[in-house]
Amino acid sequence: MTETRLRFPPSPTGYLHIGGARTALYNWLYAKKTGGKLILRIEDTDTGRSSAESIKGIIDGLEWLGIDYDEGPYFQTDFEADHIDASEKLLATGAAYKCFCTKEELEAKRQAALAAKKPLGYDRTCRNLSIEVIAAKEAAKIPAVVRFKVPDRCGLLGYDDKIFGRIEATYSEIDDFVIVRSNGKPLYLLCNVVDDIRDRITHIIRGQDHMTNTLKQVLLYEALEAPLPIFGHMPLTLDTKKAKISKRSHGEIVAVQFYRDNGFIPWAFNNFLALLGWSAGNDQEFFSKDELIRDFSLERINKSSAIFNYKKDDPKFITDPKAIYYNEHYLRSMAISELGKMVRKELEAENLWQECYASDKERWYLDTLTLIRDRFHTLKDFTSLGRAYFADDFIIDAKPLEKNVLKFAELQTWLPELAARYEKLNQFTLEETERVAREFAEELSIKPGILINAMRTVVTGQLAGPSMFDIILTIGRETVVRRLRDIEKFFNLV
RNA sequence: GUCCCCAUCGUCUAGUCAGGUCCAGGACAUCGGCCUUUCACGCCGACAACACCGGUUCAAAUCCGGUUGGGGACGCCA
Repeated sequence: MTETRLRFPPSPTGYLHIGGARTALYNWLYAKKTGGKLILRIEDTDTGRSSAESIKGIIDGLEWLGIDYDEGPYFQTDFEADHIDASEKLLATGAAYKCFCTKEELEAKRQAALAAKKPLGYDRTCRNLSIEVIAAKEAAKIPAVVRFKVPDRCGLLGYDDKIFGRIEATYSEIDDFVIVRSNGKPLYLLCNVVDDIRDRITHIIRGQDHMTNTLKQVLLYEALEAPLPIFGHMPLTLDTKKAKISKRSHGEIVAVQFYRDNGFIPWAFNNFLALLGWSAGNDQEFFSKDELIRDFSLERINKSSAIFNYKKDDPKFITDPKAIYYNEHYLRSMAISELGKMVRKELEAENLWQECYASDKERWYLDTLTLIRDRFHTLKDFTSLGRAYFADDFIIDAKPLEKNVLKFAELQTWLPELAARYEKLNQFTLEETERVAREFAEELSIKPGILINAMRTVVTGQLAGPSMFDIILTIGRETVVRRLRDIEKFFNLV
């Protein structure tokens, strides 16, 4: 059995978006599963729209996701000679012909067909020009494109789609499509096939939007006398209005970069993407990398399109709730040392990282993450909601400030008094700190919650969090005492 | 307009190929409850779907036909 070879061929005309990422992921999974290779090929033949920035965005996005490739990146424009050779071969064998129709003529016919509600295809004007006419037009330097001559055959043209099953069409339905521009530059349909043949691609897993291209490309493989690879078309990812998602109409939210910049864990995002349109056939939702590679199959890709369920301007969910759910799951369950590395990057970016967190305070660092990660949703939360564990410049939210602090003016004396008692404590332990707080509340004839919640707010800035006494111990006596004594400033703030 | 594809809770899906075990299971979201010093943690529960019509069959989410709905393609883009 020959090695399986798959490719991911993005056109660098925008950032890597989730649809592209999912396509890359499925190709990667299948390559890994079959012990094959994944090739990255940048299809940059649209020189007007391709950009270096976009190439970088795509490569960075794949790297962040952890989708690695065995060959490439190759650049399609580097193989222009191959594409031209192929077109000349097709011209020579009569599988293609020159077409002298101008863009304007074509556009006029297209508009007319559209208006008359007639089929939109090319009318084959130049398909059977005589040798003399062609020679005359060439002599007159009339620019020409090269069109593929779709064979006049009865019967059906088709291929076996790994996901959709047998796909067929009649030959007459296929347009004589253009393979070389009038400026001599070859076009996608041809380049893509020539490159796949040269790269010995065995499986082409791509979006459903390519289905009609595939029919045309099957013809190209035949004319180029190359073996047909296995095709599989993935249903598209749609938005909540069931429109194809695109960077252009949906913006940042569909760019992979958005998830990197918003504290998502790469594998969690892959796991989410993998399950968007695929399932193992059971209820399993979380897959390790090895499990997903082992269990993934093309046949189990859902035939209907999946909806990326994000709501614009939702105050609670910045993206599809399920994507966040996967992230939370990994945030809470992954090895703490792994999480430690990810959070380190976040802390470094905010200038909150201290070298001792990796040496003598490593135990403290990891224990602190263990304590606070349960309530967090993204890596960003460690430097925002969890900032008080690492620095004094945390923000006090308005809601807890109002509810837990400002409501009780007496706290201005209570908390400093509590601080004094904590300072004198022989044993600064869970039991002792709690005992002291509760006894003090009793003396004051108030509910312990008043003291505890005020402490939480003053010490962490938050309305909610782990058990208060765990927090006290984690943050440490000195800092806790200092923050308790500083309560006055919150009242002065208002 | 022409061609292709698809159709189970709001969303992701299991079940469809090999019809009965499915008055349809899981997850997210939502709502309610419990726990608690707090909570967007955890636990428990509720709500909620086989698009429609016909056919085949003792029996249909499952097979067949049609309708409707949705998506995609129809470029000298990729």
